Amino acid sequence: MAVSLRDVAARAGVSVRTVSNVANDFPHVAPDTRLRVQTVIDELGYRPNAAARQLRRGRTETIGLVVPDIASPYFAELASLLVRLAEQRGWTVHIDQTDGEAQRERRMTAGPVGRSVDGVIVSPWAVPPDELARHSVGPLVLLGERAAPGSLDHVAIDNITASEQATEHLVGLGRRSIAAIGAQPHLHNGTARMRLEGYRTALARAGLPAPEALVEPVDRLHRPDGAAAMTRLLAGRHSVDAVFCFTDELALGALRTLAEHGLRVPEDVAVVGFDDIEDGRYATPSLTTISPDKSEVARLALDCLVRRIDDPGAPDRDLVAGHRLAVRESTTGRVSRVDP
Amino acid sequence: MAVSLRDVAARAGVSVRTVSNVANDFPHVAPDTRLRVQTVIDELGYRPNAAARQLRRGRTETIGLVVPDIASPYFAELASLLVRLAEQRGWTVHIDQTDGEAQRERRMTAGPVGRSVDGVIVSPWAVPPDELARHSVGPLVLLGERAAPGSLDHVAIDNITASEQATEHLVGLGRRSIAAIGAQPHLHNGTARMRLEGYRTALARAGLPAPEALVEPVDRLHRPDGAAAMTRLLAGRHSVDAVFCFTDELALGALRTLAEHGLRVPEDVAVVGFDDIEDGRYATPSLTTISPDKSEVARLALDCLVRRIDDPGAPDRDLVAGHRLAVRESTTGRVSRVDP
DNA sequence: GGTCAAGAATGCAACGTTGCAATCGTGGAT
DNA sequence: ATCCACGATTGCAACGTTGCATTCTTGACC
Repeated sequence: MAVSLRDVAARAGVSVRTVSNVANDFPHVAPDTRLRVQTVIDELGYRPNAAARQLRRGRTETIGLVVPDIASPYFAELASLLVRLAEQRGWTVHIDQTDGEAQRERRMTAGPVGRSVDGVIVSPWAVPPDELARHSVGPLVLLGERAAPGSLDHVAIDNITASEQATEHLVGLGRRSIAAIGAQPHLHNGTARMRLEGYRTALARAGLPAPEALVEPVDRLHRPDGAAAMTRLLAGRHSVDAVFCFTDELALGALRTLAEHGLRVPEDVAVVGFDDIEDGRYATPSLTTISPDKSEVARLALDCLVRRIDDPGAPDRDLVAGHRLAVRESTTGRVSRVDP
Repeated sequence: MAVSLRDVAARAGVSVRTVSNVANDFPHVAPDTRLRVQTVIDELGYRPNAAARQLRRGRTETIGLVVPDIASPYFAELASLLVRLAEQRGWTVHIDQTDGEAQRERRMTAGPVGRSVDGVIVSPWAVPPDELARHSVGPLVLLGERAAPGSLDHVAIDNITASEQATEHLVGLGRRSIAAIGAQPHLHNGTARMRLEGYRTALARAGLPAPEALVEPVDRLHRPDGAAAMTRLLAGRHSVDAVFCFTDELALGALRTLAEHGLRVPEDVAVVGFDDIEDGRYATPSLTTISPDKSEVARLALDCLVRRIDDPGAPDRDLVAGHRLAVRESTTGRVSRVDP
């Protein structure tokens, strides 16, 4: 079966403890002993048993990432960055998806899952953050959604300002009838609410009308939802010359619908997205979007979680990652090389 | 700290073993005892310690999925399906990415990683499958790449036939100068080799020339590589009226380059991809592609791995998942509703 | 009434590791 | 020569759980 410390110890003629000392780079081991033991370790292919180590140390060196859907490019990109970053620091990431189901979201965040992770980074969807905060027992970092102050750590970009900028960009292009796709009035989605708020603020500031009919709600935030919402907008009474979509996926769906209707982007309708996923950069036309600094989000979330694991009593933090408006063809039209 | 069986036992006035019996639905427990213990379990919020259970049982109920890059849509979609499927059967999936680095690929597949997983599904990239087979100690299922017979389980679609179909589709449209993007002569990439073989076979069968200059090698399989390869093709001496890309990402990159050059798809150049990622369905023009049955791939891989975990000595299996050619606008041009 | 079977509950030991403390040996300081 | 300090090595116990075997209880059956 599997090789244990005992097997190595027997073969090397030392105690189990000494093998452990070698395996863990404990300083007080004589050079020749270390060499001999290490040789046997390599020979037998010893690998520490994670379960035993974890049981003894009370640490798993693993964190969980709980997202609605891994296949969604934004989360996939974020997960990729996080995994890379965590690995550099000796941590492992356990990715879980909830498919947007409240039950699973609760289960995966209610304390370190079966204590097989030391902490969890979660992007909530179905369960209001405050509820997660109430039931959480272990270190938990919220992405996007914020909970009541004093409860959980939180990392996000400034959604309101970003959305204002996106909308102002459209206003600046001379668009007068600017729709929004991605509201979620039926869900407690704070992110959608903030993006809507930024959109409304910018319109108000520009003195533009903001009829309810120009705000399209969606159930989920994926391409089909964006396509359907755009179809509804085009069928509506208001003519639309610009759309601000709350995610790039929604925007890509909208682009598709516009193309199917023979409308030109940006000449007839300008489109702005949110997230800066790679698909948007390679779409035709390429997608103008709010580009959150995903590396920073991942870095801050990891920092935050690790710090909290080390010091569970620390005051909660509310961190803001940067973002910028990436202007591309879907608003300015100039066909150019892919923006890196 | 965390609640253990002992805590529950003390509070419920029973032995530790009995609490364990309740927690594990052991049949011979009196109804009233069960109720009482269960109440305390809920009260205290007891959750079994995964490490201890795993140490004792020798099973983690977790499988690993090792891929080059989670952010790559094909792998993200596959991972999503696999996680969902595994959860239905009570398994957890641990996703790891290698970033295409041989060292990490080896480490993550050399036996159950730190024995923290019971088996691994791997999509090899940098390390030849035969090498993985030689060094593996635990259950391992290969995706895509095949190892020498008699060594490892393997799940893939029929890459050669699929590539023939893709190429034949282009031939059937009357295209005469059909390029290929995605060869990887410098890597031991069996999948690329098979796709190239299918492409060549189809061309030969159609009596079309297949000059070397029409086969573009790439380092990786992502959008930028496809865009760069397409740029090289357009700069070459041969005129091209069709391109078969070995992944959808490459194809999306190629589409982008074609658009930048003002070339119409499919009128000037028809494009076929491979993988059927969601981006391709929503691209404009939507992407004709080989659509592997990803659900089946995930299901077969999981079946295969679980069976091997239960019976490590079973003969190795070589399973083939289905695929179909999804014809869309990038070859036929008709703008239509998104194909679900 | 006595025997037996099966249900219900329990104790002990072990999974492989590491924290702690103890032990042994050696060389330098006194 | 004696003592001390520190390096090197070790044994013991415990982390929380479950397999196995055992004990105790109850009810059925002859």
